[in-house]
Amino acid sequence: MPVHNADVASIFDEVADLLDIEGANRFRVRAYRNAARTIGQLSQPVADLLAEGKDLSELPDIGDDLAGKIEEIVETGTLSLLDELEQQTAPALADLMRIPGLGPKRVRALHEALGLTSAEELKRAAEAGRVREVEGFGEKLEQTILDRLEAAGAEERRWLLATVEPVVESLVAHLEAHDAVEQIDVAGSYRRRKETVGDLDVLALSDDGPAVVAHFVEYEDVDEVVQQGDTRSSVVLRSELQVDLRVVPPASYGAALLYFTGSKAHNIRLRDRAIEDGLKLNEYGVFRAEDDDGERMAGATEEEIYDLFDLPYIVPELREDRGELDAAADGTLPDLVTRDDLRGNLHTHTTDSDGRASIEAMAEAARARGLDYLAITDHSPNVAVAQGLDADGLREQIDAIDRLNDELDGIRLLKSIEVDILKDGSLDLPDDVLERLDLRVCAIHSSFDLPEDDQTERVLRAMDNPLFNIWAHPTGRRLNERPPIALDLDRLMEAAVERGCFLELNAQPERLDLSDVYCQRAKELGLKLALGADAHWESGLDALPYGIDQARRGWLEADDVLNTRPWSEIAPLFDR
DNA sequence: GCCGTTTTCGGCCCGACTGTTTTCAGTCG
Repeated sequence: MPVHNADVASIFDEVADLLDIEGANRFRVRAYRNAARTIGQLSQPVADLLAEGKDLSELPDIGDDLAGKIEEIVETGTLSLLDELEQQTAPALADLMRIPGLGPKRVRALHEALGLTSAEELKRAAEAGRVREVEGFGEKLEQTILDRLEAAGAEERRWLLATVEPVVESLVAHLEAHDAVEQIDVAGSYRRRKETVGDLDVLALSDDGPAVVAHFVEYEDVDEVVQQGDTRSSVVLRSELQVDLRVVPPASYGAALLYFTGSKAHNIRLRDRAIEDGLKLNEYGVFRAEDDDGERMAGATEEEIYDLFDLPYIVPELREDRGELDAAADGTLPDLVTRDDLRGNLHTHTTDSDGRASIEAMAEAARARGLDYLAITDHSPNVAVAQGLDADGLREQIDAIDRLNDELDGIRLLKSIEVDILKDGSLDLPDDVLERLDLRVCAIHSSFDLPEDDQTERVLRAMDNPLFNIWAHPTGRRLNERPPIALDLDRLMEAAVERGCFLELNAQPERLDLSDVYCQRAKELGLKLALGADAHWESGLDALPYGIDQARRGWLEADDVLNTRPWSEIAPLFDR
């Protein structure tokens, strides 16, 4: 039973929760949370690191003690400390902390006063009016808890970046219409271009906080005003998306933008740096640590704050505490890929399978978007719902593309296919027709639930075929809908490098497959990625910027993405 | 429990808002 990084992270998180409720030293609690985060976003499996004899205490936030605990988890699948904690404290109490408004102190108070151990019991107690009797609680808090318990049924929701884009557009327009507003920025994970966002963090540049807040809560789409102060407010829109607003004056706008863009981990590292220099960084600026009302040393822009710490500007996409501050200090920040670097698209469907536009229409759409080449990659027969092309159908399409290339100006069509990797690792079309193509994109669309070892073997066998070029949407995940399939992705990425294969970064907003962390891992391994729009109609090509966002979050430079190069340069790479 | 140009102890990010309280604790981001 392989132990994944997520398993280790989840055990540490639960330890942190239970220690927190027990009232343990809060820095000890934080140590477990930090460790969970470090392990959770590590690109390489911690089990592999151990197998290679690496010293885990060299990882950030991991010391000798936690290194030993990780080893215990990898070897046994469990942690004895967690078992002990679960015997001392009801494990379900950790779940109660997920309810907004309830932290460790209140959960513990409820447990001690009323003997509660579950959300269900809490609901009954609140309905019976017993929660208000507990010291530190009152009627309002009791009602809030009931409301939140109600809402918790809908569980925490994360929104696709592409879903919130139109919301952002109209909300920003509403806010900018107010005279007191000089500038609006949407910060948070939206600005970091994370694949999903939990809420929107909006920053308004203005000297009149109350007026802007009042204007904000009047936005027509607001369903509920959660809080409203002089400089801050939170609302829930009718779509259930929460929006937090902060109003900030010019002198501290950059500090606030930095602060509310996050990530939290990046900010904490930056504050640590400030403390080392005898300074204090908060959302108002950088100050000398010793004087409380001292002069602001920086704060109007993000640039001047980084500059004060002798750092170059760090773009929001990199602010995840995955080494960007060290890279900035060393002058080794990546020169990130941009949309303008893209020369072609390597994943396109047409009406020949499940696309909604003809080859000609897709070619025109690609040319209109500044691309020089476009790989036509319709499905193979195994994807029956898509009416995939069989060998004869593909031969016809090959001939049609040859004819079109003679006619078309300013765009080159590439003969390709999105061929299925069948359950036994073979490809879904005969070699003699696949050989006639410029390149082959291979993907899994069936048997998602194989055990990890079998699934890994399946892809390895497919890669052994020299006609295998690009592995499309490798994990098959669909955000909010379908989890990634069980795979040893690390091993498969190494295998791809050895065999001269490539992986796709699928740009569809609900896929974004590979994840940012695996993009970064690919770069470390020297594995080049193909950015694919997976377009099924003309505007499907507009998914490319989301793929670029993800690539940038994965530290990729233009050289790391195959289709930033002209076709003549990459064509030989597909001839293994 | 981690960490170190303040290195083996004594620190550990910080301010706004809410609800409960008469001056603050808890939670959140």
